[in-house]
Amino acid sequence: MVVAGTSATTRRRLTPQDWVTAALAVIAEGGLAAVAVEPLAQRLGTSKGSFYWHFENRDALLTAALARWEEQYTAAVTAENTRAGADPVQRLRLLIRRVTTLAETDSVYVALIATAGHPAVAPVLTRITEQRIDYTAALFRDIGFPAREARYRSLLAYSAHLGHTELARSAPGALPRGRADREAYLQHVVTTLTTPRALRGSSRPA
Amino acid sequence: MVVAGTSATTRRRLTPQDWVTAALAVIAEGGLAAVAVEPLAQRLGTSKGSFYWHFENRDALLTAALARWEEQYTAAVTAENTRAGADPVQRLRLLIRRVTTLAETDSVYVALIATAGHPAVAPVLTRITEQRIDYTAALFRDIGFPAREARYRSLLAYSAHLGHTELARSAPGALPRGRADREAYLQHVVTTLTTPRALRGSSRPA
DNA sequence: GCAGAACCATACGCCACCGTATGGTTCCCT
DNA sequence: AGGGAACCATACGGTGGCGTATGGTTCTGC
Repeated sequence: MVVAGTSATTRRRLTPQDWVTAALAVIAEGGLAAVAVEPLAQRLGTSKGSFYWHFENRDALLTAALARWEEQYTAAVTAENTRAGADPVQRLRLLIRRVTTLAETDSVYVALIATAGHPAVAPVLTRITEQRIDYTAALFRDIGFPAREARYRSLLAYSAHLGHTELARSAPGALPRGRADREAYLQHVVTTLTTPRALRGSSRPA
Repeated sequence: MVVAGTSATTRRRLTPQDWVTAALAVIAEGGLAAVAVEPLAQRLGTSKGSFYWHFENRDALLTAALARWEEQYTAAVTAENTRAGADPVQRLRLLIRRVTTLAETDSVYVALIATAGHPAVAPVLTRITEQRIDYTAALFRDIGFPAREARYRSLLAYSAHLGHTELARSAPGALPRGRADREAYLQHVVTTLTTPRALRGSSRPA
């Protein structure tokens, strides 16, 4: 053998991280329920014996996988956003765009909100949710909205985000299809969510 | 025995409808996966023998349950809405309110969007989704928005609705708590989603 | 008041998965 | 080189669910 170490495609021995990676992969494909020890072992070309050496049980793997995902996910989003200049309006818009495309990309996220009730998932999800809503609300305050409205707007924006994610999964046909149409819709969303209302008092259109 | 017939609390013989009702109940409680024949039988105080007399298999029950739910659900919403006067703005607002509270009520709906991928669920969900988006888009057109914007607004509104439903499940703590706060938030949502934008062209706030 | 249909109970075989036990390999250190 | 630790394979028992088989019970028409 020429190459030893941890990076060859056919590694002889597995680390817990390998199992976590595989777990996240199958979560993305088939949801939480798809994380089964024996199939995973097969997928990794090994056996349960390996698994139960590295992990206490299935739940431990789940927890580890969720922890790693949460870390990477939040890190990715916030990092991307905070280094995006100081203008809160720009940052908000960037956040919306980023998170929208991410929602259609990260199928782990989608799988998790599909299993929000699971004891291992719930805390992760509430953490992420509240943190993001808070973050967005702060952005709205920075823009100049009063605290209460900032929170409302944040809630609405986050709801729209979650729903969009769901739509992308359950009825993608309903979403704008072409590249240009998608872009126009996104623009519409950003504007609607971030623009102050026209006339206070009477909001009735013609 | 004094009372015979089909309405006593302890009925001797079961109908498929009884099974469907029970199925919907456990879907509401524990999701699709909770629909298991043996536990259901136990819950109904009977045995699998009964079940497999009335249904081909578990999937048949699922399909029947979903069909009944879809019927009742769409009927409830559209009926409630169409007999609500002719003013499209009023109807839209009423729809939003109605559907928002419904989302926190009907746990079957929530359970279903959590299992949107399931072959028995997907068609039901896409039907409901597209139908509602279309309906809402028509409402926006009636209000006076051009077709494209009407569709965008409808999409956004529906996304927000879906997301709100998810939020109510996975992080209810993030939603407005008190009765009054909830009401104010709802008002905010309705206004934001239905009010035409202030200035075309420049949508940049101060 | 009984025959046949409708309905239900029990027992069984099957499968997929979890977790354990136990004995092999392979590595690493000296 | 050889011994212990790290790692993996295989076999096993257990559980929970699906679907079938087969015989029992209740209802209904005549």
